[in-house]
Amino acid sequence: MRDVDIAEAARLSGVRASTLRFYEEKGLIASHGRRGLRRLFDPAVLDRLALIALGRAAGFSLDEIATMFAPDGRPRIDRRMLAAKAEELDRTIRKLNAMRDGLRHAAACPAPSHMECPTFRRLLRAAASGAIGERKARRPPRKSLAATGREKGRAREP
Amino acid sequence: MRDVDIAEAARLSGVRASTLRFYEEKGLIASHGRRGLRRLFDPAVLDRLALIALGRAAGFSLDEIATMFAPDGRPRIDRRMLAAKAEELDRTIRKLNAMRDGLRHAAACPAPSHMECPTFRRLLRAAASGAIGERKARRPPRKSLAATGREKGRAREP
DNA sequence: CTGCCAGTTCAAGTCAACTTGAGGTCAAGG
DNA sequence: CCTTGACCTCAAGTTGACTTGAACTGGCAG
Repeated sequence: MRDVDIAEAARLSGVRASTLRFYEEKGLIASHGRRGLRRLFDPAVLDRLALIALGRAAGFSLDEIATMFAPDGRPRIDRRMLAAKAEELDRTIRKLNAMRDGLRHAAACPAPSHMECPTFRRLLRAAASGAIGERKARRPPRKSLAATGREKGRAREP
Repeated sequence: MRDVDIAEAARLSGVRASTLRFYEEKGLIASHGRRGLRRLFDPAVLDRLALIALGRAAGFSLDEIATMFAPDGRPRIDRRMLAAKAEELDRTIRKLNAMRDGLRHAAACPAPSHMECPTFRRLLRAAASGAIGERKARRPPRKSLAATGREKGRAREP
């Protein structure tokens, strides 16, 4: 199989066609040529998309991910950057662990009001002092599964 | 101390005055009255801000947090909601753990290119298949420490 | 009495990562 | 040859949580 079109790339990668165009515009991927108007991608774009997905999942921004590719297109990933991100993740994980335990306790706590539960109040103080850093769960994607191939006809979610 | 003004509330809570106004507009906090134009807050607003900070840190949206207050202003937190959030955090934590370990390995891996490292490729596949859900580390706040009290004169970051 | 300046309002801007809309093109099938 | 519909471009919209700008106000020090 040589040269996949955008619908196929979308189907195979699970990334929407509009996102592929967006990524191309951002320089994260490149189309190899055109057939008429239509982009043609090298199948290697799928590896690249996987790497992008991995980077996103690890918490890298698209701009950061862009730096992970050498000019020749092959990944050139700074190991120190990976280690730093691992450290960052570790810190995040520790905070989330504390938060989860606190929530769990608060959920099970028999105190009539949460305000009377020492554990909850301790959490509260930690949050107020900023000891439990910010974080935000990404809003879920529209559809993570492979697209249907049709782009216009997709049922629009309200 | 009865009735803090916005600058004081900001100083004591570490939340910016503009954010306090925003929270008030959203109905998350309420000012108790005015002196001239200036809002006056009941000191209890500080507890409320702590609870909001906690909720944010746990990953609740402001809208969700808004539901955690009874009409009388006292927190009325659904324990099942806390348990559910704890579960969610737990899932997130597991994914982040896997990601951290993978990154750690990739950072230390002796393979000449990451693409030749089986662990890295396994991670890649997991990410491509969506097994490692989305997440996004919130961009860091401007200043987590207590504000200076001046709002206009603050050095603007470029 | 006057001016200062921290406070006020309201609209608009920011950021990231996409998505959507309108209007256009073209390769292939009938 | 003509239609069809998937793809194209480019601009603008979306989301959440705020921040910023411009124009204004009023309590208090001098």
